[in-house]
Amino acid sequence: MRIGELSRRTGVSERSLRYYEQQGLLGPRRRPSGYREYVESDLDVVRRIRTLLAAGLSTAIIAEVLPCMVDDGERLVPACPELAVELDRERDRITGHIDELTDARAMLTEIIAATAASHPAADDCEVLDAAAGPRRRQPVAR
DNA sequence: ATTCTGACA
DNA sequence: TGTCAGAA
Repeated sequence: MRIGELSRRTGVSERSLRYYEQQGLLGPRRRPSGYREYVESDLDVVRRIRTLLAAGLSTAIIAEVLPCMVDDGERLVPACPELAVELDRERDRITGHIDELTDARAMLTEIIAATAASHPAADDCEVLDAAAGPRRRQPVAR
């Protein structure tokens, strides 16, 4: 199948599909026309990629881990032993990231408190409004 | 009609 | 990641 069909069947944009290939996550063969030719099994590969991406793994890590993962239809199951340590390391990396963000938030909270203290009537402060920005919250990619 | 690559008011 | 251009 060509990229258009894979895109429709997986719900993943053609743009992302080409990007995954650049990252070494997919290796479709080419038709003489230069068009990418995917196989049925690529459908599962793409699903695995999406799952791993949603788990917060980088494409580099996914490239290493992908061939060691098999989809039993419901969940991803590790097929290699060294995979466990690799994933555990990623988990710690993500935990570290969370800690950094938690610290950053705490510092901002203090600064905001100090600002409010010195500016009792700042409810019409354009700078603060801009800083607050459009508080939008996006759902986790799936 | 589809896909490809490269680039970004 | 979207999206548009210019070519095949």
